[in-house]
Amino acid sequence: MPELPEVETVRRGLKSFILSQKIQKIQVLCAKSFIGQPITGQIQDIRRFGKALVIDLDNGYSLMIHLRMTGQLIYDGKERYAAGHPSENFIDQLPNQQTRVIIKLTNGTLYFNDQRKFGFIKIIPTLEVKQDKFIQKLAKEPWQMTAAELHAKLQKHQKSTIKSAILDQTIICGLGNIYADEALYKAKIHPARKAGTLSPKETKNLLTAAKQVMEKSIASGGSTIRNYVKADGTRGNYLDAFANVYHKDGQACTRCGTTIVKTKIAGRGTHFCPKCQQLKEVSNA
DNA sequence: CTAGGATCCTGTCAGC
DNA sequence: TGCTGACAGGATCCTA
Repeated sequence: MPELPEVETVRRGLKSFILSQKIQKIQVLCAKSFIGQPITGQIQDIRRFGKALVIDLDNGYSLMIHLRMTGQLIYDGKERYAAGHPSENFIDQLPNQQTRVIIKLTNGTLYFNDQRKFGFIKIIPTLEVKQDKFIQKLAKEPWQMTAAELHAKLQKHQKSTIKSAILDQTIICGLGNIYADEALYKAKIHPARKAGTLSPKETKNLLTAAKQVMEKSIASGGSTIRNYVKADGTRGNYLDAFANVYHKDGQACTRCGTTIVKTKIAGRGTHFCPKCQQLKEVSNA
């Protein structure tokens, strides 16, 4: 579920609550959700690599966390901070049916919830974080990448759709299903276009759009389908307020009024405006 | 090498 | 109501 903006929101929030606290005990409720041996140690830093979080301890080890589709991290201390998969009912009571790992800290408790068990926490030596198989393969994030670089990469994917290409974290890092649809809409590119057919200008527009939609989301605390409670009690509402196509099928395009449609591309639900995002070049000079 | 589909797992919702 | 299939904000593995 969480894409780059949500994971960044989790990182910033957690950092403000748990930095320099000590992990006193890790309780694993679901073996599949935890790789390695539970450890203790003081939290030195919280970093993000694409959609993965890394919590560094003072003993040379780190916790690598990937929330995948339905993971949540909830800190319960003097205040409660919850971010990740947006399902309020999961965080009313802690622990609950979806709680997979419980991390006891000096001044509170960190819960790792994950309905579908796709996510995980993995213990690895801090020095080996960058050699991790997943992290090592990640492409640059949109802010570090030039349009020329992206264009060159897309040339290698002549048969793949652009939607599929930008979901590939080894091509460009950070986009997920929501921001892929939103970025393509903003750049006026049909999701089924072949990745290798984008012009340099279209590629540049897409890269800019990707940065913009994610920046906007980070600024508002990450998106949510329903809502979730943040540290200060406010609720994330990115989708309601800012999404133009995601989960907007049947509604009017805010640019042209055409009805937004939903199809399946790259095995994923895909939303777009059939008028703003045409498959063929518009042939009116 | 790329590309598409199945797969991991649990829960929810639309449609019979 | 009760069942059934489709689907879900991700990534990997398997196959061609």
